[in-house]
Amino acid sequence: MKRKIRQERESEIIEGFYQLAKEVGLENASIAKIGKHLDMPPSLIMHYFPSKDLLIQDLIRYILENYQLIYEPIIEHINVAGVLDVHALVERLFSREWNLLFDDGVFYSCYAMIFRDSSVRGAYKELHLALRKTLEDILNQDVDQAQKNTRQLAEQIFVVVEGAYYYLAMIDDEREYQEKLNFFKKQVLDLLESEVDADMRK
Amino acid sequence: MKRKIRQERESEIIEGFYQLAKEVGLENASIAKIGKHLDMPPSLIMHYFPSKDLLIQDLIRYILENYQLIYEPIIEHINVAGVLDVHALVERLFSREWNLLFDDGVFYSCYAMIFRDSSVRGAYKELHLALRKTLEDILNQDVDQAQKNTRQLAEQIFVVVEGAYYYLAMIDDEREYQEKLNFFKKQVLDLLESEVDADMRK
DNA sequence: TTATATTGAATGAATATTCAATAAATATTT
DNA sequence: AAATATTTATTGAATATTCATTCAATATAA
Repeated sequence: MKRKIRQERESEIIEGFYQLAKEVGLENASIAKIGKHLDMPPSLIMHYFPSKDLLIQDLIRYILENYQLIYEPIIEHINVAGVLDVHALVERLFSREWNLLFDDGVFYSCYAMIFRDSSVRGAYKELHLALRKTLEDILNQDVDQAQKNTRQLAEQIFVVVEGAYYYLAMIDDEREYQEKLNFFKKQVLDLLESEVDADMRK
Repeated sequence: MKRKIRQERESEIIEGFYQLAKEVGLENASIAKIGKHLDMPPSLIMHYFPSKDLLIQDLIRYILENYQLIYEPIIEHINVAGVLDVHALVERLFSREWNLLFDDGVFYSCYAMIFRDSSVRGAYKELHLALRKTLEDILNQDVDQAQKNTRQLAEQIFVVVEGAYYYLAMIDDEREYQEKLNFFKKQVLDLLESEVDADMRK
């Protein structure tokens, strides 16, 4: 049972790191501060993560795992109802719960690392490919959508979703936020409800 | 002429800061390192920028100013030809020259600050509004586009552009990059070439 | 002569990391 | 099952380095 303590401590540290980074920013989340935050000597953190690089690597893994959870209710619904609820999908893609699953500030701080660290870049790319692939699979389970080029459709949708999140983060005013949000939702809905034309076909 | 020295030194420092941040990452660009990079004592940097916060603020201003330059050739062309070259616009929006105007790594590192610094958030929002507004103005100068709801169109286009840049940064392979790039260009082109329908009208 | 520019040395606080010592859990031998 | 040996977990103190910032002194320009 020696493995258990290690695993528990490791995820305790990663979660504490993430929570602290959320509060003070990734660049200000030092090992000493993580220790204080968790009431744990810094040397113990170093025991489990011999360098800060490893800590950051695992933080990124942790964030990207959380990111995936967005689909759960959609997949559940399609399994029960047998048909895709397009509106529910759009709602979920733009749900604020997604914002609860992970913090945008930490997420973009880590994202900024892709420009100088190829392993971070690889991890991020893998995540985004997986997000697209899962959406494609979901679309393929629906009679109407399956007629279209679902891979392309999934890509088009995600470009809008990602562009939207990027932009929405700048908006303070709640009314304006809702306005823009509805606008983006409609943009995705238009993609989903488009007819099957020549270059949409599989 | 005392003003001149100050101005010159200030922009020398900001540019040096930017260049260094490009190389080693924003979080690693310390005042001492900027000094070494510019062959200048750190105390001189502190003389012109009494705190690092001010330095970062000006760096952001500097980056955002560069960002605007993207439109120059488009505006020039429309002033000469009197009509908008849609394809040239799309090419420019996705031109790699944009990547030369500023560094994505530094840009996103600064962007990540919007989540904890409202003045950075404000500056970024202002930039993005300006980018949309300029595009709207450009569209309004064209006979065909002016019939549409150009504000909405500009927003739709930028969501795709921003989502695209976000995604493209993860791609290493040149072939794959070009493929995706063409895909994104087409997505924008479809928006620009769409007919004027009910909710597209002004 | 007065304001600004520039220098180099010094500050204390914070940084990641190391180390030796102890405590606790697990494995091995009686 | 008890006793011993051996890994692992945990602690606190210490390391050298880097950090932003301050200061007094000097040089240069207005």
